[in-house]
Amino acid sequence: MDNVLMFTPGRAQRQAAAEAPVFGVGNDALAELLEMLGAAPGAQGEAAAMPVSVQRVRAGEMLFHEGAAAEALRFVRCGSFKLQRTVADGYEQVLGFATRGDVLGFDAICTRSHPTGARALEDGSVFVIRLRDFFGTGPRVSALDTVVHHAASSALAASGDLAEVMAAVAAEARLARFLLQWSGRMARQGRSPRRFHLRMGRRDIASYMGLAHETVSRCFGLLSRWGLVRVDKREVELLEMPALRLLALNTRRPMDEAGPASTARCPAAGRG
Amino acid sequence: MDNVLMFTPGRAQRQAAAEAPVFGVGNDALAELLEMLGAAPGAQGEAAAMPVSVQRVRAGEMLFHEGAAAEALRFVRCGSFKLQRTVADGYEQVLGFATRGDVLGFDAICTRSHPTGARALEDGSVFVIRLRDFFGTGPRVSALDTVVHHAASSALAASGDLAEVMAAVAAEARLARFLLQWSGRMARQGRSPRRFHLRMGRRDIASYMGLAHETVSRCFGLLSRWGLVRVDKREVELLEMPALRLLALNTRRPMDEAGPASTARCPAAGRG
DNA sequence: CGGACTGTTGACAAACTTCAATCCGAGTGG
DNA sequence: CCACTCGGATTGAAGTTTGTCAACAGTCCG
Repeated sequence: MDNVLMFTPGRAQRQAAAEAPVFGVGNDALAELLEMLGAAPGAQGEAAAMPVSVQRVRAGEMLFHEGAAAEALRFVRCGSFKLQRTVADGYEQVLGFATRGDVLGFDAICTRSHPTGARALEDGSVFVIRLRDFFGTGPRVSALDTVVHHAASSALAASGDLAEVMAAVAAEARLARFLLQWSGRMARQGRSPRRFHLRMGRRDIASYMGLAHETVSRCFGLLSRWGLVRVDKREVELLEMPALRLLALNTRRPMDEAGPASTARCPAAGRG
Repeated sequence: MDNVLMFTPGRAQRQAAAEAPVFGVGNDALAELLEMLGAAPGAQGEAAAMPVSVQRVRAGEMLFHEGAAAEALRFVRCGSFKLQRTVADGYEQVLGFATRGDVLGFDAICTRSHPTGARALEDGSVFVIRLRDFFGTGPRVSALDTVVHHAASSALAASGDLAEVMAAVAAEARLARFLLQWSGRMARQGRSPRRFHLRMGRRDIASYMGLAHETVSRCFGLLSRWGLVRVDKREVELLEMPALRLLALNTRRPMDEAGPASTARCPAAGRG
């Protein structure tokens, strides 16, 4: 816990710290958190008394381990994380990825211990709210309640993305869906939806998609050969979004055509 | 909306209705909901003013459609539901199943429209809390807040189960995991974890597991032939829980042994 | 410079999907 | 009351995708 930075009064936004009433922690962090999560501006004016700290993590570090006692709710401030669950014999299943604004550890509330662990994919930092503060007897910060509900809802909705990826039969379709998902995430953060840097390795992608990492590699090559994407290691550029979307449609085929998805031809070529 | 039953004051628990202040709906339903979700008894004593109604559904009916505007939070009172998402070309992906105590539609909070739909697998009923009541300006029922957080957390944790099932390579392992999950769910409801009735068809199971429904059928036959389970249509009895657990471990093999999982022999036989 | 890790590509066998036929039960209508 | 149909479930056969094993290139780090 030596890498926990406490926001002390008079650190970044001096005027906000003046409102902090009793806790040893200023409310700069709370204000920043609320702003990040898109709370109505000014909503935290009401006796905003909730201790929020910021924790830094280095690439590769576990933010919290699977099975650890749940003691806090976290929100990604910067960096990215992978959510993983060990399937009881050592295999690490990647359940999803978290970037700025995502809540971490919410699923631990019901069990009081973390069903899934979180590992930093790069250097980053998170906001931390202790559960006993959040659920304590003190006055509730209703703006915070709202954004936490919102964030939890997003997390639940995002879990559907995993199913969406795994539901596809064809490996190329899975990859296309994954890329489109990541693209959408980038867009939501105001970054380019066409060019981005994947923060995770092929193994993580493979685990997330339910495939062997060699298959992921092959599919990247395939999509690249079809001219749909340009790939260099973790650097990705989406060249043909419509075709990618078409490819992503390939489900457990109740479709008319969709052909045998040959090795040489792009299935999405003959349609648009 | 003609199948919405309102709890009118003086229906079941007359004394609770006396506390209902202004709303046209009594608080019998709220009390029942809080009890179902395991709120600390007596916690609703504090000005419990939250309109809760009960909605009945018939087997096969959609409780809410995918894409519909989010207007309420629901909690399964009795019956069971499947959560599904249409993958954009008509294929219905099953994301999970909900039974008594589970929250429905929580993922719609962030989008204001339902990313996933819910269909009743049998006749049942749900508690309904309108979003404008829950998030409104009225005084918050903190006991309700607590259990809603808890339920949402459970839903998020449950979404990991889907990944757990799909993560397995071998189809038998997937089925074993699914059965163990359902068994655990039954146990949590105080029902027998060894004998139960599956409320969903093979197609739904197959969709949930990411397999063809024929494969599911074959796997049931396989597990049955191995003596691990006894199956008759949707009636299931788990005969060898330890062996099932062993079989469920079969992951994307970083294991030592685990053999080629032959068609004739039970992989879990030579170990216990 | 050696070592470890990531990413790519090839070959083969196994498992799964797909198509197809069949059986069974429930619900319907003559 | 029985024949009929419809859908769910089971089982078989064939083809294809993908997992696994293996080798190799590139990069980072000690």
